[in-house]
Amino acid sequence: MNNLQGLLKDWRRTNYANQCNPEIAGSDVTIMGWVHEIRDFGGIMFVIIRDVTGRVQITAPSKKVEAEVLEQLRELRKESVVAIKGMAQEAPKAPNGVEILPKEVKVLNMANQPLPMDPTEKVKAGIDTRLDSRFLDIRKENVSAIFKIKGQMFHTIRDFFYDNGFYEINTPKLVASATEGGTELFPIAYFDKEAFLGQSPQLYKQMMMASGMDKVFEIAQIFRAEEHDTLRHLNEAVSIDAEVSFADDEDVMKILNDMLVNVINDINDKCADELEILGHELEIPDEKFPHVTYDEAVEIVNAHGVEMPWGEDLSREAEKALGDEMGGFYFLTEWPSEIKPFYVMPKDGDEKYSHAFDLMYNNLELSSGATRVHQHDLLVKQIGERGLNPEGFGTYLKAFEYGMPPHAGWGVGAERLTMVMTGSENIRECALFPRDRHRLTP
RNA sequence: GCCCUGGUGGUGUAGGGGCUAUCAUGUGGGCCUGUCGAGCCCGCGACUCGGGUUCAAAUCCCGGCCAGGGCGCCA
Repeated sequence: MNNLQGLLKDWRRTNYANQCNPEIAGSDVTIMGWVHEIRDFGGIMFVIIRDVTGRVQITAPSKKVEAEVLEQLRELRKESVVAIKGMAQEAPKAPNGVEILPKEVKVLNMANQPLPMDPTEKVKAGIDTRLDSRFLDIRKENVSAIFKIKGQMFHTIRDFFYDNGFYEINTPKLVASATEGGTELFPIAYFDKEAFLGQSPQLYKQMMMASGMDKVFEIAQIFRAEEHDTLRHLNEAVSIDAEVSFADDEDVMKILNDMLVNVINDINDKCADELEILGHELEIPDEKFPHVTYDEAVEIVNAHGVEMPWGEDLSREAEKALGDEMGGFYFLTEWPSEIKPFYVMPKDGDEKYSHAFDLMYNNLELSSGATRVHQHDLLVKQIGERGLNPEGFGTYLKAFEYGMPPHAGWGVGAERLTMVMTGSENIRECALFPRDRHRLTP
């Protein structure tokens, strides 16, 4: 019965590939992983087994290995899953100075041929082919390295939030209406009602400020139905959101700044191997990122010969000019109120400007945040000024009627941050199964 | 959504009105006892789809679909 072949039974892995070194010479080991390469010389055969930690060489000289084992090795196909029991022996000629002399081979699952792409990258596949066979693509160490780093990033961020007294929350992604205006939402059927996929936890995390849970954060998916087609946009992304009561924009910029310094230090410490695989050096930034006001940014952009009228968002060209001048991480502050959303607090006495900020890395926008409006009537006024109907914001506005503290917060695009941490130029590299304008599978 | 470029074996490519359609990798088989992008020999495998022009289209034209790059959009 074919279906019952390849059972693990009492076999268990004793050593990962990176636990195979000359120190284990002489001991029996059980290796489990994928067949990376097979080099058959007739009289001697090399099979390279790969697992999540790296590779280990199985060496099978015909005179030292049983005929049955040799036969099993000959029948292997690349990328098949195997378990091999054997003895480790020191071998200066072998990678890592150790090789496994096989005694028993168990084929756990044979891979079909030909493969839809080549995980050894002798012939590099295009991104589209790679994403179509993403599970195979991720078998490459330079791809899994990105997700190991992304995982460490989330780990550090969660540690940072918990260490600083934040509560982790989950807000709904099924929402009733397109109340925020602006960005396009994905409509879905919700029984007999129309609903949408959430574009941002913004309104919910603000409502949490009225709950008394002073500091909250959420790491969750957001959905945006824009038909953009660039190297830095996804239609489904992960947003790292924070909101803090009794705080203003300066306070939350400091939190974001400190958090990112922690992230960079941790990745440098704990993901040194992955960074090396990627050939990426993560520069440790200054403790305090530079701040540039919007007015200064306009001057810089204009000085670079890129026309930019005051009161407009930065064009791509303007972002590039500013990125060239600033470099690295920097905050862009004091944005004009009119191009920021209704929940952004205007400056006291100079309402043309706001307490909104963006965090940039070179020319890439990583985050935006602000001191929020916590006064009900001002919020209603600003909603109206932007051509929106306050009646559509009933459940949100209600939270501002019975004791809403002053608060501030921000959201960071996790895949964009991963681009910075890994040196990736295409945001699709930083999502396991990216969703873009044209891709809904796998 | 707009502009530009492209779509050729499983993968990555060369070619560009009539070719037996190039090369690499792969894959199937054979030889080979120290490979680590192993080597050598033999075989296999492809012109994005629809329409048009033409004696003849993978090649030229139109449209669709898809991709790459750039931009717009991105509260």
